[in-house]
Amino acid sequence: MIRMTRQSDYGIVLVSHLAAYPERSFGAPDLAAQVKLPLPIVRKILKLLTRGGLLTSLRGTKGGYTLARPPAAISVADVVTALEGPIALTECIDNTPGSCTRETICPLRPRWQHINQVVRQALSTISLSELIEPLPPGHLLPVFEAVHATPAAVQSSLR
Amino acid sequence: MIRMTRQSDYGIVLVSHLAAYPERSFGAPDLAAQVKLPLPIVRKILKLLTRGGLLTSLRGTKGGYTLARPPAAISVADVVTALEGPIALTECIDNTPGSCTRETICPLRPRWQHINQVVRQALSTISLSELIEPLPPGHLLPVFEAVHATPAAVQSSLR
DNA sequence: TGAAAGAGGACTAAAATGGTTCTATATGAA
DNA sequence: TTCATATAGAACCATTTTAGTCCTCTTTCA
Repeated sequence: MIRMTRQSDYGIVLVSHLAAYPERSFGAPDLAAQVKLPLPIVRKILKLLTRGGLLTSLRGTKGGYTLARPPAAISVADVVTALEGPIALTECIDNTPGSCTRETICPLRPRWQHINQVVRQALSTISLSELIEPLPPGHLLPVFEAVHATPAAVQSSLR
Repeated sequence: MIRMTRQSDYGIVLVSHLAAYPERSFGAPDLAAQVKLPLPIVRKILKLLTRGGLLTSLRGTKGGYTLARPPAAISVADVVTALEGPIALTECIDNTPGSCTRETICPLRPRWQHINQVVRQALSTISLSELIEPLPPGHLLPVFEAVHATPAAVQSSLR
């Protein structure tokens, strides 16, 4: 399946929670309790997000994590990238020679780059602030409404 | 990682090859040889694609596979869906109760639907005919050029 | 009627993921 | 200054998923 890992899933949940109270600091135990996820995993994910530059951490008693940037400046793509590395649907993206045995003959190789680009673009469209803002009537996000209301327009803009 | 399986990867390679000669029929052994992929896997994938309605098959000697629809009417999303089921980045998409233990409390649940929708939309934008047409100068697909040349426009159209 | 091709499904080995645990380091407070 | 608590980092194992193989059955044409 085209699935993001549970780590990313949890990561987005965590970061969204932080985004709801920007500037404020949360300890891993607090966060785990509030989001109702197992502490060890929450710890692991917070560390990764910090390493990725999305969170700022403070050690020691009274330590904790804070968003490194305002919610509007963090996208779903950022979170996923921090937790899983570059977003790529296929292996033949990272230009590491040898990662694909067919690289010399594969006529589709250049195309994959674009497919990945499209997905990456789609995910970087969605910011944290978008994720936490109250649901508009009908439970539809703006981005969703656009995609559904004017598929032709979207498609043509993507072509 | 957000990765599609190798099956989808191979599947797209195979279907692209078929798209290059629509109407024509190919046997699994031929295809495997031409695309330089192991026969058993090619067989498996072709079966799945047939079951998914993307290919038409003919049994017996002189049997083989043909595209069920013109290349322009088949998208990358179609292929992936045929091989891996519905495109969903997270589990909480299929409304199967119990698939997510947090479903009753998760405030992000409705949002995920939209994230998935965006990705699905992105992949259904790309048709087989787009994949096989000769590369435009600069090795950039139209869709790619749009995303890069006018990111603001694309973004606003998605908002 | 036999050879060749697809349909279908069971099965195995390898890799990725999820999750845990342990040690080291930093910080604030008694 | 020392203790309790928090993050940093890395090793580690069990489970699941994926990749790939193999076998049997049915269909079709020569």
